[in-house]
Amino acid sequence: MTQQKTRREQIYEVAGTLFSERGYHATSMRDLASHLGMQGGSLYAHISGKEELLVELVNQAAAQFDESLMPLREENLSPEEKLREAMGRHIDVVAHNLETATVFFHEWKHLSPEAYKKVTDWRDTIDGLYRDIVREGIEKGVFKPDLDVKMTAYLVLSAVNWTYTWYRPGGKLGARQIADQFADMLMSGLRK
Amino acid sequence: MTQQKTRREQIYEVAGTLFSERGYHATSMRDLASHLGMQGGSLYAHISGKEELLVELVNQAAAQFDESLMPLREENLSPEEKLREAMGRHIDVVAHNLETATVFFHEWKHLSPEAYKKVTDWRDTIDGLYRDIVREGIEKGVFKPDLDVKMTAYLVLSAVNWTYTWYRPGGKLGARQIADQFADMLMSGLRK
DNA sequence: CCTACCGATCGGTAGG
DNA sequence: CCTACCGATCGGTAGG
Repeated sequence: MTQQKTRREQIYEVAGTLFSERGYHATSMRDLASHLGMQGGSLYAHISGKEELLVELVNQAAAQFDESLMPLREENLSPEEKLREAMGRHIDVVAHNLETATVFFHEWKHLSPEAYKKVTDWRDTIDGLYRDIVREGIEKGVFKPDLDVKMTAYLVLSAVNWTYTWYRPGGKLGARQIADQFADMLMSGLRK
Repeated sequence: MTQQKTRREQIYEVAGTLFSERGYHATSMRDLASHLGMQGGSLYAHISGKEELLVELVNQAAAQFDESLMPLREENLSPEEKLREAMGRHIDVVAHNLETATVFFHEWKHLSPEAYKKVTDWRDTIDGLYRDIVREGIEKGVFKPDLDVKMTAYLVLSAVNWTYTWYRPGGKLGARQIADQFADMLMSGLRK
């Protein structure tokens, strides 16, 4: 019962690989086609153009983050548990979608204005999610009262986002373990 | 006594702006030339080719980091002070060289193999610097004994490197203040 | 999905 | 530093 991939999906997949390795502009449609065993012009029987590929990959990544993180807003967890869980899911999405995540973080500047705006809006939403968790933690007295909400959210986001630059599958630690270690250090600090 | 900039330096400067905004491959030599008020072919009277620009910008950024961070190894500071100081200098370099730092973090994959290797070696050196500080802190009993040195260094590096994505000059906080806030949170944790 | 082709643009050079 | 040009390659299309 192996899922049958449409040719279109195969194209997206190879585009994800190449765009993440070389970047969007350094990948030609002929490169892409040859990796799929076809001629450059044949791609256009399946897709409308190069930008469609970038838009699709970026949307795929954003959708993975959204599906994983957004439901957290409604869940009944303590702020500390919620922050830990958000970090776990966030790194999990990066780890299991390394190529699209890399394209997402690296190539979104090359999108057309409309798609570009969607990404900046999305980023604001994720910022908001983390800031809300921090704010709630302060209000409930579990986080330090003098934390700067924005800076705290940046610190957490740095940790989870930067993983795409160094995480490689097959390492000793899985995504959740990395997130737990980061969360432990962030919660209680490095100092003895 | 305003420093007189050579034409060559002006070219690097504009290349830094354009490469950081649009990316290396999305910037044409004619784009670059027109921003300098000259014709595309005229650039080659001053530089040898497009890649030289990328190599130079990446080297400039690496040199700034090195000059600022490397002397720290010899300084007689407690591990905590040393970590805080490293973060301060690191973010300071990013903040005062935003364009070259962005090119450095974003475009180094497009370097030729030799220049590429220099960057990965450099990155290992910086990793080593932060890991040594963490290790020293554990050995001297000022950091928690059960810290994972590698993960701890990744966490710190995430915070200082990721700044290039969100820091913009003119904000309320200067580089040192950002670093201090990050260091405070990392040292003593978010939990009350 | 291929062949053959389009106009545009690329990095770079020659000669002045 | 400009004019004029080079071969190569780009994204994309027509017709089959």
